[in-house]
Amino acid sequence: MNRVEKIIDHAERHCSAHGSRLTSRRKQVLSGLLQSEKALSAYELIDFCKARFGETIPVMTVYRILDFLQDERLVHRLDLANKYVACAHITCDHAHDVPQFLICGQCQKVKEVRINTSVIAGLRNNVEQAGFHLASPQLEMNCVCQACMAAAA
Amino acid sequence: MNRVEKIIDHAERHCSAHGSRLTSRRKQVLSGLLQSEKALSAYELIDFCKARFGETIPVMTVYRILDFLQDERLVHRLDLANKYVACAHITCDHAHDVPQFLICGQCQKVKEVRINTSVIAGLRNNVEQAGFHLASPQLEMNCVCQACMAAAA
DNA sequence: ATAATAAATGTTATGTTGTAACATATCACT
DNA sequence: AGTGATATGTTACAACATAACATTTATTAT
Repeated sequence: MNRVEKIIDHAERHCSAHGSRLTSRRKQVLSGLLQSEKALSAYELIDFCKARFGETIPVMTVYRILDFLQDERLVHRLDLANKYVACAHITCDHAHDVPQFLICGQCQKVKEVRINTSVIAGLRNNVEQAGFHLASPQLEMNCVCQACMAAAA
Repeated sequence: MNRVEKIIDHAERHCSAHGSRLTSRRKQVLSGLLQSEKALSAYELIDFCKARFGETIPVMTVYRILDFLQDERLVHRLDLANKYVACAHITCDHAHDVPQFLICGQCQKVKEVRINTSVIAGLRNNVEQAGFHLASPQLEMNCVCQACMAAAA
Protein backbone atom coordinates (compact mmCIF):
# COMPACT_ATOMS: atom_id res chain seq x y z
CA MET A 1 0.00 0.00 0.00
CA ASN A 2 1.69 3.18 -1.12
CA ARG A 3 1.46 6.62 0.39
CA VAL A 4 -1.58 7.76 -1.60
CA GLU A 5 -3.46 4.51 -1.07
CA LYS A 6 -2.89 4.79 2.66
CA ILE A 7 -4.25 8.29 2.72
CA ILE A 8 -7.27 7.36 0.62
CA ASP A 9 -7.95 4.47 2.93
CA HIS A 10 -7.80 6.80 5.87
CA ALA A 11 -10.05 9.32 4.17
CA GLU A 12 -12.56 6.63 3.39
CA ARG A 13 -12.81 5.60 7.01
CA HIS A 14 -12.99 9.22 8.03
CA CYS A 15 -16.02 9.67 5.78
CA SER A 16 -17.88 6.53 6.71
CA ALA A 17 -17.26 7.36 10.36
CA HIS A 18 -19.78 10.14 10.06
CA GLY A 19 -22.11 8.89 7.43
CA SER A 20 -20.73 10.32 4.21
CA ARG A 21 -19.34 8.32 1.33
CA LEU A 22 -16.06 8.54 -0.48
CA THR A 23 -17.32 7.37 -3.85
CA SER A 24 -14.99 6.30 -6.64
CA ARG A 25 -15.29 9.66 -8.37
CA ARG A 26 -14.42 11.39 -5.15
CA LYS A 27 -11.50 9.05 -4.68
CA GLN A 28 -10.25 9.89 -8.16
CA VAL A 29 -10.37 13.61 -7.46
CA LEU A 30 -8.65 13.27 -4.11
CA SER A 31 -6.05 10.90 -5.56
CA GLY A 32 -5.38 13.36 -8.32
CA LEU A 33 -4.67 16.09 -5.83
CA LEU A 34 -2.53 13.81 -3.72
CA GLN A 35 -0.53 12.42 -6.61
CA SER A 36 0.11 15.80 -8.16
CA GLU A 37 1.70 16.83 -4.87
CA LYS A 38 0.90 20.45 -5.41
CA ALA A 39 -1.95 22.92 -5.57
CA LEU A 40 -4.07 22.64 -8.70
CA SER A 41 -6.92 24.65 -10.11
CA ALA A 42 -10.11 22.73 -10.78
CA TYR A 43 -9.30 22.68 -14.47
CA GLU A 44 -5.72 21.59 -13.94
CA LEU A 45 -7.05 18.81 -11.76
CA ILE A 46 -9.38 17.69 -14.54
CA ASP A 47 -6.44 17.61 -16.94
CA PHE A 48 -4.35 15.70 -14.44
CA CYS A 49 -7.07 13.10 -13.88
CA LYS A 50 -7.57 12.71 -17.61
CA ALA A 51 -3.86 12.13 -18.16
CA ARG A 52 -3.49 9.87 -15.15
CA PHE A 53 -6.69 7.86 -15.09
CA GLY A 54 -7.91 8.37 -18.64
CA GLU A 55 -11.23 9.68 -17.41
CA THR A 56 -12.76 13.01 -18.17
CA ILE A 57 -14.56 14.38 -15.16
CA PRO A 58 -17.06 17.14 -15.92
CA VAL A 59 -16.26 20.55 -14.45
CA MET A 60 -19.45 20.74 -12.47
CA THR A 61 -18.71 17.39 -10.90
CA VAL A 62 -15.21 18.43 -9.92
CA TYR A 63 -16.42 21.58 -8.20
CA ARG A 64 -19.09 19.63 -6.36
CA ILE A 65 -16.57 17.05 -5.27
CA LEU A 66 -14.10 19.73 -4.19
CA ASP A 67 -16.88 21.26 -2.09
CA PHE A 68 -17.59 17.91 -0.55
CA LEU A 69 -13.93 17.27 0.18
CA GLN A 70 -13.60 20.70 1.75
CA ASP A 71 -16.58 20.02 3.99
CA GLU A 72 -14.86 16.84 5.02
CA ARG A 73 -11.68 18.85 5.60
CA LEU A 74 -9.77 16.59 3.24
CA VAL A 75 -9.03 19.44 0.86
CA HIS A 76 -8.33 23.14 1.30
CA ARG A 77 -9.06 25.92 -1.10
CA LEU A 78 -6.35 28.57 -1.53
CA ASP A 79 -8.00 31.88 -2.29
CA LEU A 80 -4.69 33.56 -2.95
CA ALA A 81 -4.02 31.26 -5.86
CA ASN A 82 -7.48 30.00 -6.84
CA LYS A 83 -6.26 26.51 -6.32
CA TYR A 84 -6.97 23.46 -4.24
CA VAL A 85 -4.63 21.28 -2.19
CA ALA A 86 -5.08 18.02 -0.37
CA CYS A 87 -4.93 18.44 3.38
CA ALA A 88 -1.50 17.52 4.64
CA HIS A 89 -2.89 15.84 7.74
CA ILE A 90 -5.46 13.37 6.51
CA THR A 91 -3.76 10.48 8.22
CA CYS A 92 -3.62 12.25 11.56
CA ASP A 93 -6.57 11.23 13.65
CA HIS A 94 -6.68 14.12 16.05
CA ALA A 95 -8.71 17.22 15.28
CA HIS A 96 -6.75 20.08 13.79
CA ASP A 97 -7.38 23.74 14.07
CA VAL A 98 -7.33 26.08 11.13
CA PRO A 99 -4.27 25.70 8.92
CA GLN A 100 -2.05 28.34 7.40
CA PHE A 101 -0.53 28.11 3.97
CA LEU A 102 2.82 29.18 2.63
CA ILE A 103 2.64 29.47 -1.13
CA CYS A 104 5.79 29.71 -3.19
CA GLY A 105 5.20 32.37 -5.79
CA GLN A 106 7.83 30.85 -8.03
CA CYS A 107 7.06 27.14 -8.20
CA GLN A 108 3.57 27.06 -6.65
CA LYS A 109 4.63 24.60 -4.01
CA VAL A 110 2.41 24.86 -0.96
CA LYS A 111 3.33 24.08 2.59
CA GLU A 112 0.59 23.67 5.14
CA VAL A 113 1.70 24.78 8.58
CA ARG A 114 0.47 25.56 12.04
CA ILE A 115 1.48 29.00 13.16
CA ASN A 116 2.44 29.50 16.75
CA THR A 117 -0.73 29.99 18.78
CA SER A 118 0.58 33.11 20.45
CA VAL A 119 1.25 34.73 17.09
CA ILE A 120 -2.30 33.98 15.98
CA ALA A 121 -3.60 35.28 19.27
CA GLY A 122 -1.68 38.51 18.72
CA LEU A 123 -3.16 38.80 15.29
CA ARG A 124 -6.66 38.20 16.57
CA ASN A 125 -6.06 40.82 19.20
CA ASN A 126 -5.01 43.40 16.64
CA VAL A 127 -8.04 42.63 14.51
CA GLU A 128 -10.41 43.04 17.45
CA GLN A 129 -8.84 46.39 18.26
CA ALA A 130 -9.63 47.49 14.72
CA GLY A 131 -13.28 46.70 15.39
CA PHE A 132 -13.46 43.51 13.37
CA HIS A 133 -13.80 39.91 14.39
CA LEU A 134 -11.56 37.31 12.81
CA ALA A 135 -13.96 34.80 11.27
CA SER A 136 -11.35 32.35 10.13
CA PRO A 137 -7.66 32.58 10.89
CA GLN A 138 -6.74 30.63 7.76
CA LEU A 139 -3.86 32.70 6.46
CA GLU A 140 -2.34 32.38 3.04
CA MET A 141 1.04 33.93 2.55
CA ASN A 142 3.05 34.82 -0.51
CA CYS A 143 6.39 33.18 0.02
CA VAL A 144 9.43 31.83 -1.74
CA CYS A 145 10.48 28.30 -0.90
CA GLN A 146 14.04 27.29 -0.12
CA ALA A 147 14.60 25.54 -3.44
CA CYS A 148 13.58 28.66 -5.36
CA MET A 149 15.65 30.87 -3.08
CA ALA A 150 18.66 28.70 -3.77
CA ALA A 151 17.94 28.67 -7.50
CA ALA A 152 17.79 32.46 -7.57
CA ALA A 153 21.05 32.92 -5.67
CA MET B 1 -12.47 70.73 -2.27
CA ASN B 2 -14.12 67.60 -0.97
CA ARG B 3 -12.53 64.47 0.39
CA VAL B 4 -12.19 62.68 -2.92
CA GLU B 5 -10.86 65.74 -4.72
CA LYS B 6 -8.24 66.19 -2.05
CA ILE B 7 -7.10 62.62 -2.40
CA ILE B 8 -7.01 62.82 -6.19
CA ASP B 9 -4.97 66.00 -5.93
CA HIS B 10 -2.56 64.25 -3.65
CA ALA B 11 -2.37 61.23 -5.92
CA GLU B 12 -1.64 63.46 -8.88
CA ARG B 13 1.29 65.10 -7.14
CA HIS B 14 2.48 61.70 -5.99
CA CYS B 15 2.59 60.53 -9.59
CA SER B 16 4.23 63.56 -11.12
CA ALA B 17 6.80 63.49 -8.34
CA HIS B 18 8.29 60.43 -9.96
CA GLY B 19 7.53 60.92 -13.57
CA SER B 20 4.26 59.12 -14.10
CA ARG B 21 0.99 60.74 -15.06
CA LEU B 22 -2.44 60.54 -13.51
CA THR B 23 -4.45 60.93 -16.70
CA SER B 24 -8.14 61.76 -16.71
CA ARG B 25 -9.08 58.12 -17.32
CA ARG B 26 -6.92 57.08 -14.41
CA LYS B 27 -8.50 59.78 -12.29
CA GLN B 28 -11.94 58.49 -13.17
CA VAL B 29 -11.05 54.97 -12.14
CA LEU B 30 -9.46 56.09 -8.89
CA SER B 31 -12.37 58.44 -8.16
CA GLY B 32 -14.78 55.61 -8.77
CA LEU B 33 -13.03 53.45 -6.22
CA LEU B 34 -12.82 56.31 -3.75
CA GLN B 35 -16.42 57.37 -4.14
CA SER B 36 -17.79 53.87 -3.89
CA GLU B 37 -16.07 53.62 -0.51
CA LYS B 38 -15.72 49.90 -0.76
CA ALA B 39 -13.94 47.13 -2.60
CA LEU B 40 -15.17 46.62 -6.15
CA SER B 41 -14.42 44.08 -8.81
CA ALA B 42 -13.16 45.49 -12.10
CA TYR B 43 -16.58 44.97 -13.63
CA GLU B 44 -18.41 46.55 -10.71
CA LEU B 45 -16.06 49.48 -11.04
CA ILE B 46 -16.95 49.83 -14.71
CA ASP B 47 -20.65 49.83 -13.82
CA PHE B 48 -20.06 52.37 -11.09
CA CYS B 49 -18.17 54.71 -13.42
CA LYS B 50 -20.84 54.37 -16.05
CA ALA B 51 -23.58 55.27 -13.57
CA ARG B 52 -21.57 58.06 -11.97
CA PHE B 53 -19.72 59.65 -14.84
CA GLY B 54 -21.77 58.41 -17.78
CA GLU B 55 -18.70 56.96 -19.40
CA THR B 56 -18.13 53.41 -20.42
CA ILE B 57 -14.54 52.39 -19.80
CA PRO B 58 -13.43 49.27 -21.66
CA VAL B 59 -12.52 46.28 -19.51
CA MET B 60 -9.00 46.12 -20.84
CA THR B 61 -8.44 49.75 -19.98
CA VAL B 62 -9.71 49.29 -16.46
CA TYR B 63 -7.38 46.39 -15.79
CA ARG B 64 -4.45 48.32 -17.19
CA ILE B 65 -5.29 51.31 -15.06
CA LEU B 66 -5.74 49.14 -11.99
CA ASP B 67 -2.28 47.71 -12.64
CA PHE B 68 -0.88 51.18 -12.95
CA LEU B 69 -2.56 52.33 -9.76
CA GLN B 70 -1.25 49.29 -7.93
CA ASP B 71 2.26 50.04 -9.10
CA GLU B 72 1.80 53.54 -7.74
CA ARG B 73 0.49 52.01 -4.51
CA LEU B 74 -2.72 53.98 -4.83
CA VAL B 75 -4.84 50.87 -5.09
CA HIS B 76 -4.63 47.40 -3.58
CA ARG B 77 -5.87 44.16 -5.00
CA LEU B 78 -7.63 41.80 -2.61
CA ASP B 79 -7.01 38.23 -3.70
CA LEU B 80 -9.40 36.85 -1.16
CA ALA B 81 -12.29 38.64 -2.80
CA ASN B 82 -11.06 39.31 -6.35
CA LYS B 83 -11.66 42.97 -5.73
CA TYR B 84 -9.81 46.26 -5.67
CA VAL B 85 -9.77 49.01 -3.05
CA ALA B 86 -8.31 52.48 -2.97
CA CYS B 87 -5.41 52.75 -0.57
CA ALA B 88 -6.56 54.24 2.70
CA HIS B 89 -3.39 56.27 3.09
CA ILE B 90 -2.99 58.20 -0.13
CA THR B 91 -2.88 61.52 1.64
CA CYS B 92 -0.19 60.40 4.06
CA ASP B 93 3.17 61.45 2.74
CA HIS B 94 5.35 59.05 4.62
CA ALA B 95 6.22 55.67 3.23
CA HIS B 96 4.05 52.85 4.44
CA ASP B 97 4.93 49.27 4.82
CA VAL B 98 2.78 46.48 3.56
CA PRO B 99 -0.86 46.76 4.62
CA GLN B 100 -3.19 44.12 5.96
CA PHE B 101 -6.84 43.86 5.11
CA LEU B 102 -9.82 42.89 7.18
CA ILE B 103 -12.66 41.87 4.94
CA CYS B 104 -16.17 41.53 6.28
CA GLY B 105 -17.61 38.37 4.82
CA GLN B 106 -21.12 39.66 5.30
CA CYS B 107 -21.16 43.19 3.89
CA GLN B 108 -17.82 43.21 2.00
CA LYS B 109 -16.60 46.24 3.89
CA VAL B 110 -12.82 46.38 3.94
CA LYS B 111 -10.62 47.91 6.57
CA GLU B 112 -6.99 48.53 5.81
CA VAL B 113 -4.85 48.22 8.91
CA ARG B 114 -1.29 48.00 10.09
CA ILE B 115 -0.70 44.98 12.25
CA ASN B 116 1.60 45.31 15.18
CA THR B 117 5.18 44.92 13.97
CA SER B 118 6.00 42.33 16.57
CA VAL B 119 3.11 40.16 15.47
CA ILE B 120 4.29 40.33 11.89
CA ALA B 121 7.82 39.58 13.04
CA GLY B 122 6.53 36.53 14.88
CA LEU B 123 4.76 35.41 11.78
CA ARG B 124 7.85 35.90 9.65
CA ASN B 125 9.81 33.93 12.16
CA ASN B 126 7.41 31.02 12.01
CA VAL B 127 7.50 31.04 8.24
CA GLU B 128 11.30 30.98 8.16
CA GLN B 129 11.31 28.03 10.52
CA ALA B 130 9.11 26.20 8.05
CA GLY B 131 11.77 26.73 5.41
CA PHE B 132 9.96 29.43 3.46
CA HIS B 133 10.63 33.11 3.08
CA LEU B 134 7.76 35.56 3.43
CA ALA B 135 7.76 37.44 0.14
CA SER B 136 5.02 39.87 1.06
CA PRO B 137 3.38 40.13 4.44
CA GLN B 138 0.18 41.50 2.94
CA LEU B 139 -2.42 39.51 4.82
CA GLU B 140 -6.09 39.31 3.97
CA MET B 141 -8.35 38.04 6.67
CA ASN B 142 -11.89 36.77 6.66
CA CYS B 143 -13.66 38.82 9.28
CA VAL B 144 -17.01 40.09 10.41
CA CYS B 145 -17.33 43.81 11.02
CA GLN B 146 -18.96 45.31 14.09
CA ALA B 147 -22.09 46.42 12.28
CA CYS B 148 -22.69 42.90 10.97
CA MET B 149 -21.92 41.38 14.36
CA ALA B 150 -24.50 43.67 15.91
CA ALA B 151 -27.01 42.89 13.18
CA ALA B 152 -26.58 39.16 13.76
CA ALA B 153 -26.99 39.39 17.52
C1' DA C 1 5.70 74.17 -35.64
C1' DT C 2 6.43 69.42 -36.98
C1' DA C 3 8.07 64.91 -37.51
C1' DA C 4 9.55 61.02 -34.75
C1' DT C 5 8.84 58.52 -30.72
C1' DA C 6 6.78 56.88 -26.67
C1' DA C 7 2.84 56.30 -23.70
C1' DA C 8 -1.99 55.56 -23.10
C1' DT C 9 -6.28 54.04 -24.62
C1' DG C 10 -9.54 51.45 -27.63
C1' DT C 11 -11.21 47.05 -30.09
C1' DT C 12 -11.86 42.35 -30.88
C1' DA C 13 -11.38 37.97 -29.62
C1' DT C 14 -10.52 34.51 -26.42
C1' DG C 15 -8.93 32.17 -22.08
C1' DT C 16 -9.93 30.93 -17.29
C1' DT C 17 -12.76 30.17 -13.27
C1' DG C 18 -17.11 29.14 -11.49
C1' DT C 19 -22.33 28.26 -11.19
C1' DA C 20 -27.49 27.68 -12.45
C1' DA C 21 -30.90 24.66 -13.97
C1' DC C 22 -32.31 20.58 -15.14
C1' DA C 23 -31.66 15.35 -16.52
C1' DT C 24 -30.06 10.90 -15.38
C1' DA C 25 -27.95 7.36 -12.75
C1' DT C 26 -26.76 5.02 -8.52
C1' DC C 27 -27.31 3.76 -3.70
C1' DA C 28 -29.78 2.30 0.57
C1' DC C 29 -33.71 0.77 2.70
C1' DT C 30 -38.13 -1.25 3.15
C1' DA D 1 -38.87 -4.46 -7.00
C1' DG D 2 -40.20 0.28 -5.53
C1' DT D 3 -39.26 4.55 -3.43
C1' DG D 4 -36.64 8.35 -1.78
C1' DA D 5 -32.22 10.27 -1.22
C1' DT D 6 -27.69 11.07 -2.91
C1' DA D 7 -24.43 11.58 -6.60
C1' DT D 8 -23.18 12.47 -11.20
C1' DG D 9 -23.84 14.20 -15.98
C1' DT D 10 -25.23 17.93 -19.53
C1' DT D 11 -25.98 22.31 -21.33
C1' DA D 12 -25.72 26.86 -21.04
C1' DC D 13 -23.94 30.85 -19.24
C1' DA D 14 -21.91 34.44 -15.81
C1' DA D 15 -17.83 36.66 -13.95
C1' DC D 16 -13.00 37.58 -14.06
C1' DA D 17 -8.90 38.40 -16.87
C1' DT D 18 -5.57 38.86 -20.74
C1' DA D 19 -3.48 38.56 -25.74
C1' DA D 20 -2.83 40.81 -29.95
C1' DC D 21 -3.28 44.47 -32.60
C1' DA D 22 -5.16 49.40 -33.92
C1' DT D 23 -5.65 54.07 -32.80
C1' DT D 24 -5.12 58.15 -30.24
C1' DT D 25 -2.70 61.36 -27.31
C1' DA D 26 1.42 63.24 -25.23
C1' DT D 27 6.55 64.30 -25.27
C1' DT D 28 10.84 65.28 -27.35
C1' DA D 29 14.16 66.60 -30.68
C1' DT D 30 14.90 69.12 -34.58
